[in-house]
Amino acid sequence: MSAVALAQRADAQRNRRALLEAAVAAFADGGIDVSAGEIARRAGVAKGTLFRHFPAKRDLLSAVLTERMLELRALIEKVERERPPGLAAVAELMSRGAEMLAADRSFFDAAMHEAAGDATLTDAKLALVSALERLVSAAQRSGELRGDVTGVDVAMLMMAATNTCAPALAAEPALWRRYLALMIDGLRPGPVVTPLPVAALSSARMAALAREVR
Amino acid sequence: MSAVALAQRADAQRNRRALLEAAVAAFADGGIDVSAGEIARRAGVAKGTLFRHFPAKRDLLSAVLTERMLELRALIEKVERERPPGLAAVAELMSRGAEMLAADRSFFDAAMHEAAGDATLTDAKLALVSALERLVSAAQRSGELRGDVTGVDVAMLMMAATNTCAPALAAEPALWRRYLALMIDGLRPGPVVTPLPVAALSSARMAALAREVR
DNA sequence: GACGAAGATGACCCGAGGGTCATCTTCGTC
DNA sequence: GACGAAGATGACCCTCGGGTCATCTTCGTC
Repeated sequence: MSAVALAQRADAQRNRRALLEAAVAAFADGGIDVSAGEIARRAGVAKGTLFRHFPAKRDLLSAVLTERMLELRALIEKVERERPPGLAAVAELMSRGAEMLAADRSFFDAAMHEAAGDATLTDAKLALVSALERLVSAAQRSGELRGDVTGVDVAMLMMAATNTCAPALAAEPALWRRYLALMIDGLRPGPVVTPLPVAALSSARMAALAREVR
Repeated sequence: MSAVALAQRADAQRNRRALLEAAVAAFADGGIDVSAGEIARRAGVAKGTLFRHFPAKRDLLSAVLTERMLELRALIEKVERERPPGLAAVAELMSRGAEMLAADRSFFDAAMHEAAGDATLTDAKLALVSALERLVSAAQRSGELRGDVTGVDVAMLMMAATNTCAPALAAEPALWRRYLALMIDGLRPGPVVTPLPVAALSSARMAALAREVR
């Protein structure tokens, strides 16, 4: 490799990959608050190496979260292809998506994570929400889903079910399924108790939602 | 005051009250993570004084949270007295309760807060849930509330709505109302999309749910 | 195989936050 | 008003976690 100057040395590539893998596992286990030292330890490198590859901890987090967003988006598209549009398709997506959220303690934080300056993550979020929006619209045209909900709503409900149950995860790992089922029943069309007050967040607002990362 | 030895000096009583008031405000604004120094500063006393009155930060938190639990319980009982049993009563309770949760960033953490060793807080939680359970049963007997939900479920849904919207609180302070309305619609009786999987937490399990406090 | 540059290392810095304690202050009493 | 005890104070300790950097190691090349 001589032309254009080689991009990265072999050991650097190896370490970068190890760091990303370790970060995926560490964030899944410990949420957004795992220490940089812990991630480096898991990857088998020194802390300085971590900060050489990712100038700040949140850069590493963004990289991991972007992966997850793409994964979830792929899931939506799979459901779109394999299921006829309708409430069942939305319910399946919610169930599978919530499963991903429950399996990764940092994933909930993803939606709220500081995205300013990280265009890749924001783009991944927007693409995800727009895929969701398609799924939701199709279900609404089928008449099986109430007309006043949006894709952002569906995302919020998935997060609501898993996050609220997070403290009980150890004791009752599948508890979120109970609340997700309850919420899905709220999505049926028909007479409602009260019309929805307050508009849903736009996808752009949703993507811009920020949360402090230490 | 001579008999039985006086309980506390006047200045100590004053400081204790100031600390509790400051803690209420600080926890409401900043959630469970406000520093002990910040609370002391707000109360106009030194850090050492705080730790004289409350050996650890979580003791102060427990004291504040116990207050809040009693407040919410009083609210339930008020609704029970003033409204006929039914879905509307449950919905009103949920709305007013969620309002309390949204106004106090530490309140959500309350349900999850380490209660081991703090019998007062646990008792307050249990009393609250049992009042909720009564309200729910009455609504179910009226036929307006699906039969497979419990008081703990209602509490979880209030938390789900407010907590998930917490990151958007600044931008859209009433967003939780949208999701609460959606969830309340899930409580209507009638054909469900899927029967509820997984049993609800018992009130004892709920009361025992723990969360690390630094 | 020797050289230079890219990369790795870990001791170190810094700030934050919970908690402690020797010392000083204030309250209540006689 | 003086005395003792309860209380207040804030400097201090310790740990933890993000981030830095001088120094050493390894890779790729000629």
